[in-house]
Order: sequence, then C-alpha cells, then structure tokens
Amino acid sequence: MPHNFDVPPPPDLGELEHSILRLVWERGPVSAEQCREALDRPLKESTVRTVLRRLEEKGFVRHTVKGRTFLYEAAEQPDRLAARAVQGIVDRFCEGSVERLLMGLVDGGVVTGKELERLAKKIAQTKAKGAKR
Amino acid sequence: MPHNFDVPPPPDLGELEHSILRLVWERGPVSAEQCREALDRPLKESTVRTVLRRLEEKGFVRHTVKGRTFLYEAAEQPDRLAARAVQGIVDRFCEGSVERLLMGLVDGGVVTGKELERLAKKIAQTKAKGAKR
DNA sequence: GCGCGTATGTTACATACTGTAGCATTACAC
DNA sequence: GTGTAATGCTACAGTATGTAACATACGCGC
Repeated sequence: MPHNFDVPPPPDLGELEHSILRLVWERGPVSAEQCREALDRPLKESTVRTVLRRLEEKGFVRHTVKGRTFLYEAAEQPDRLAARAVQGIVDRFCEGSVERLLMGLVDGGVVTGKELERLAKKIAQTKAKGAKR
Repeated sequence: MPHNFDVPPPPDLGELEHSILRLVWERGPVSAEQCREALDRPLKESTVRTVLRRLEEKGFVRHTVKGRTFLYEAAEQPDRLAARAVQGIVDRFCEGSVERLLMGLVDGGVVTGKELERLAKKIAQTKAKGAKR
C-alpha cells in the first residue's frame, strides 16, 4: 500500500493549549482553577476555562463533574498522541516509510544508531512478553 | 539533562504549502509556473508565488535566479525536517525520551516491535559502515 | 427560604496564519 | 521602443489562538 499524502496535518496546538494539556497530563484530574494556579503566566480563570473547553472540543481532554466543579483529565495518553503525530510526519515527509524516518533521526542526531538498536531490541522483547498477557 | 518543554511548536505548514513543498522536493528546481501546472487545484500563478515566497521566508525552500525566472529548491531534505519535527514531539509529548516515543509507536501500531528491531539493526549497520567514509 | 460566593455558559475581540488573488513594475527579446 | 512575461507589493476573507468580560445558575449556611 502506498503512502498517503492526503492525511490532514495533525491539528497543532497553540502554546498555551499545550501548556495546559501538559498540566492535565501531569496532575491527573484538575479543575480550571488548579490549572490557573499551576501556570506561570498570570491568566484569568475564564481564559483557562476557554482553553480547557477548546481542548475538550478537539478531543484531547474530557471532563467529569464533581460537585459543581469540572475536573479535566486526559482523553488520550501522550504517547498515543505522539504516535499519531509521528504517523503524520511519516506520511507527509518520509513517503510513508518508517525506515526513512528512523534513518533521518539518526542522521539528524536525535539518536545514535547504536542507541536506536538497543532501544528497539528492548522494546521488541517487552512487547513480545507483554503480548502473552 | 532533563527534557525541554519550551521548544516552540514546529511551525506547521498549511495544506497548500505542503503540497507545494512536496512539489519542490519531488521535482528539484522548479519555477512558480511549473508548480502551478503540476498542482491539481486550479490556482492563479500569483497564489503559487505567494506560497513559495512564504515557504522561503520560513526557510523551507530557497531560490536561485535563472534568466528572469526564480527557480525554487528545497533548503532542507524532507528527512531532516521530519527529524526536527519528531524531536519536537519527543520533547513535547514524551518528556524527551526517545524510548517512550518508540514504545508509543509500537503500541499505536505504527510499527511492530519486530519490524522496528529489524530496521534499527539495519540502520545501525549502515551508519557504522558509512561513518568510515 | 434566601442570599452569597463560586462555578459554569456565552460572547467578544485582537492577532496571526493561510488561501487566494489583483495590480504595479520591471526587464529582456525583437 | 514596445510588448510579453516575470517579479514586487498589497489586500482580503476565513480560521485558529490567546485573552477576557459579563451573565447566569447552583448549593451551602443562616
């Protein structure tokens, strides 16, 4: 199957959206107010709520209600998101070839060849074991 | 060294920008007019030129002048771009850990553990050989 | 039961990026 | 020198994002 150039670019998050999404990942279920406190930037609570709502619309987080308060939590683990994003990159920049991607990573100095091999071996083993579960 | 959350999100390209960048990659030095012809969408030449100019501003392509005509070519190979993009993802979604990224890829079904191991081995060998050059 | 504080709902607005293109200008060919 | 074809400059609409105000609703304490 050939690669697909028509994948839509993964909707990228803005700076602030990212920061807040990270908070949700790190601190489990959080309220808007807790987010606001944890941020470095001095933002109004309504701002934080708007961003959380948008993140929910985009499917990155969901919320539950505790008392009157919305508690936000990740809808998807970061690793999954990363995988999807990388899939998009492979499709758009590497003609669908994971091999090209990996070579690029080595050429680009993101990992060394040896390290990549070591990690791959480790992961392959883990997954093989885990599969029995 | 801890990972860095403050990397700016890699400036994503729009749909059309992407299509045109691909053309530049595929067809070597091209003029705006050649691009326009190669595109499926019926666009005015000025549109194509605008996009090419923006791609150049963003550093994805550069141009040389032949006669009166601008010829655009890639400023960076796709693999390199992909590597940078992946580095950004690792920083932003995987706490800087390439291992987590790779695990995510396997969990997400982008590659199987076995395939990853095979590719990694192959690449490690290639790079080891290439290094002597 | 009623009000007060707090949480959410709704709406707005400025900025930036992207797609799309028109009009002005310039340079080479004949 | 005049026309043709290339570039330079500018514009504008739509959407995404950061930022926030104002309106409204809900539960707890008295």
